[in-house]
Amino acid sequence: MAGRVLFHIDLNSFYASAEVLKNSALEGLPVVVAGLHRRSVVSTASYEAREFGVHSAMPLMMAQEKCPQLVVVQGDYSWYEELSDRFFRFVKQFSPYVEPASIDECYVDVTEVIKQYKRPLDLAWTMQQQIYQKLHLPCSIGVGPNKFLAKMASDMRKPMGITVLRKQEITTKLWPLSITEMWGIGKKSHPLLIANGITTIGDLANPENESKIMTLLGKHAYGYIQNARGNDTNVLSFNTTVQSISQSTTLDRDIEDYDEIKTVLRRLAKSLSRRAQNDDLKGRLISVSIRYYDFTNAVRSMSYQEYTNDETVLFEQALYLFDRNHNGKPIRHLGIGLGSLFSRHKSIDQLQMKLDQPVKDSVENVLEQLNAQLPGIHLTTADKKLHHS
DNA sequence: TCTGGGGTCCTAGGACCC
DNA sequence: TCTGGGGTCCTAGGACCC
Repeated sequence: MAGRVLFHIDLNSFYASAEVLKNSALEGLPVVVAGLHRRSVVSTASYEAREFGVHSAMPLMMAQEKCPQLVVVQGDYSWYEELSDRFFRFVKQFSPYVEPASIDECYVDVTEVIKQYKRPLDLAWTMQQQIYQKLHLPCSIGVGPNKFLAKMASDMRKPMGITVLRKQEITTKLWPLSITEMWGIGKKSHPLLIANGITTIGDLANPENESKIMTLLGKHAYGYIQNARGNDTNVLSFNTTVQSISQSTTLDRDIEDYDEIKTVLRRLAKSLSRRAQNDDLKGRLISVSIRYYDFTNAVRSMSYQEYTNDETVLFEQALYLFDRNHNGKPIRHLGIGLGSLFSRHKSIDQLQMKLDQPVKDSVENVLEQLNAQLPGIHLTTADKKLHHS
């Protein structure tokens, strides 16, 4: 297959940028988005706040210690979602091949569209400028021949950076980086690798270390090693079907009282149910998550007879799971989840497809199977999308 | 200073069926 | 009398990401 050109576009300190956009008085100030109680952590810090050593996941108390004039704003998630939608819609004007990777980042296959530009970077430059001018959001763009390199590239210059990472450049630009910079290797694996002499991404790519790494990381290792060598073969995924939703909360103080616990679970069931109903989702895997005062966790789940998003069902099943599993220790955090989701809209589409176009449907099934068997190649019919009636 | 909330994907064992 | 192999579903747990 001919070389591809992928962009990874990452909105810089997105929640903080979104708050500044909503309230220009915040411009230039050290701002964080966080919850407002004593156990909150920083969700996003503006670059001004980062100057003080404040960063995401830092306990709010600590952030305020580091930066006494810190401006703390509570998250406005429906506003962020609206901006995020605008962002993805805007990017799709340039190329239809967009994989949203989270609320504030996406991969874009620009292999075709980039041919229209004299210099390859002109497209990245144009997109970045327009996202800033029209949406008022700063972003960094990474350019690479695959998802991993594009992603690593976008991290290299922030904010408002554009970075190209070609495969022949990995020895100088990627391999010197610490293993802690490597996407996909998290804080559990860092100490393990470092203790065994794997400290840079280059060490990860080195064939001499291959068997050692496989022993340390198990089955996942092969993918990381290939990524470190610049050989990521993952294709963009355009399936955005949501897999699960959940609602959880950390209590202001640890609780033991059963009535209090029930009150919290009822509240969680209520908001989870409302969200599911708004998004037209039902699920049959109901789970409860419990975090105790000592940070030990338990997540317990069970499949329900039918697809549901009913508040009472969610509450009663969660309480049942809680009763069966609670070990009596004080509780710090409670959550309810809903998985094995089913969306009526989506199912109507699929049913319509079967009724209208039995031949086309079977072709799609075959394509789906082939796509599953042939990583690196994506087959598709000309027009998959059908209209609602 | 004391550790959020929302997700994804993977593994693995056991039950059950053929 | 002892025991196969494949497939699916369920549940628990864990790593990781933003």
